[in-house]
Amino acid sequence: MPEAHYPEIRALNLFAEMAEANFLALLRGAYVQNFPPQIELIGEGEPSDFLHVVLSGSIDLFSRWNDRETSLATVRPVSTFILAATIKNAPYLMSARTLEKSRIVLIPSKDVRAIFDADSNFARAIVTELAQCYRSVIKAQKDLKLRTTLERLANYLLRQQKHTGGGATFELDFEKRRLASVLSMTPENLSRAFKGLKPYGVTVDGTTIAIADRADLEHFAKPNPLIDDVSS
Amino acid sequence: MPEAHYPEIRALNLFAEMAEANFLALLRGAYVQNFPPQIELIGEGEPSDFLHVVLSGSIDLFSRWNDRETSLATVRPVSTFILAATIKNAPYLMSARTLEKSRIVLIPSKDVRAIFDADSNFARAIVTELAQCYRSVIKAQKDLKLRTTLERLANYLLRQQKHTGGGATFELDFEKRRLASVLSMTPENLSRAFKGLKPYGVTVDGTTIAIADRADLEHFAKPNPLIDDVSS
DNA sequence: CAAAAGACTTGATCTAGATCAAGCGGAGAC
DNA sequence: GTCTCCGCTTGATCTAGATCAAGTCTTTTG
Repeated sequence: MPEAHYPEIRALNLFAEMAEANFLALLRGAYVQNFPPQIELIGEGEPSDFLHVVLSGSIDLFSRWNDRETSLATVRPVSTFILAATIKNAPYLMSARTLEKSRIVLIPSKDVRAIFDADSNFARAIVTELAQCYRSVIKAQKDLKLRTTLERLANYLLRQQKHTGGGATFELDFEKRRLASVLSMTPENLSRAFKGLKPYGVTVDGTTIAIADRADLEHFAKPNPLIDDVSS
Repeated sequence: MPEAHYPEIRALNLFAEMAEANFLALLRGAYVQNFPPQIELIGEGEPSDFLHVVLSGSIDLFSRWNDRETSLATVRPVSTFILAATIKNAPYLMSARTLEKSRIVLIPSKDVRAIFDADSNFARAIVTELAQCYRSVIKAQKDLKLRTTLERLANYLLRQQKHTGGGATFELDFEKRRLASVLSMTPENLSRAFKGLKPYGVTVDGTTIAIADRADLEHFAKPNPLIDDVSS
């Protein structure tokens, strides 16, 4: 793979502290690939041959069962996905597809496991990353089990506002139909939910959201760091 | 703590491969405590000072938000809980309470982190354990987002039957009200759901379940290893 | 440019599951 | 033994959210 990509991969927490020699060894077997939108990269149940790193574009992690389908997460640059399957050498639990044109690094799983054994800084980074992933899913689980759809949307908007810098107006970084799936609701209901938040100062114009008074919306949404804080 | 407990702790995957000296060092700062039923051991948001190991009894991991409450998991002997918080040195995301009289080992989190750095076998075991936990939650998430309550109950019964040895009749290992919360439904609905499974050969007598024809129930439940297999 | 496809909205209806309100029945207290 | 408590069941409603069915608007395509 072109060395031009090395710095941005190296900058990831997962790879930042490992020995240079090991980093190079890891990337020696890796390669970069470009994918058009809507391509299914991996299917759940398949063996986990590669650790994936998204350099650009975005990836939808989803799952199917009995003709139903749900989005579980979206991966944005620059980060990795399906680390747990790689480590356990177990089949993928989720399928992955590109949402837009995306550039992905594929690192052979067996190399990841080999370097893990050899480099304790890398091992520590993997542990931290996995713990982080675990906690994220627990938060998602709480969000889902404890909140109504309207509350989930309200809290999502508050998180997104913070994420984009805190301005009164900001952009959704999802297609609305996908946001609906992530929030575990139908597109129709999402549309109605936006209207339902109007009394709390939320206005929508296409993919632009405006929050008139954050405190007002927070009073309804009751955000909680143990569910809504992205880090920690 | 009494050395009598050492072997059963040592037998856990998490501790099985580490050097003896490190194992002893880890337990030197640990202590065992007995708790009566319905005691809240830890509250979400508190700092994670100890890694917990359940020796006997059972523990409910749950969460509260805005006057609502939900069970997220049940921990049974012998296993650990809240490993991720310990590793990240971050606040607990879930509260924990004893369901019955329980004996718990408390290992100071800072010792776990110290030995993690010193013992690569221990580090590897922690990674495997975390990856396992992560995958379990993902499965729970899929169960919740892709299935109806009736389907969740049916699959739970199939798992439980397998877990207890596969006999046509077996015992629930939950109080029904708690099973309801774990399956994300109300006790009333659980009662109705059991009746709804009668056409598929499920009969209930108190806490004893009988499955007349496993194949019949499976035809309805459509169990999937990527959701229902406990290991892998 | 027109046509067609696809995303979003809106309204009408339907349904899974929650809530409310009694009863039932077994286990422990007296 | 009877009483009382508590977990469970059952029935009657209610409601959040899904589904179905148009319609509008935007974007892509020829």
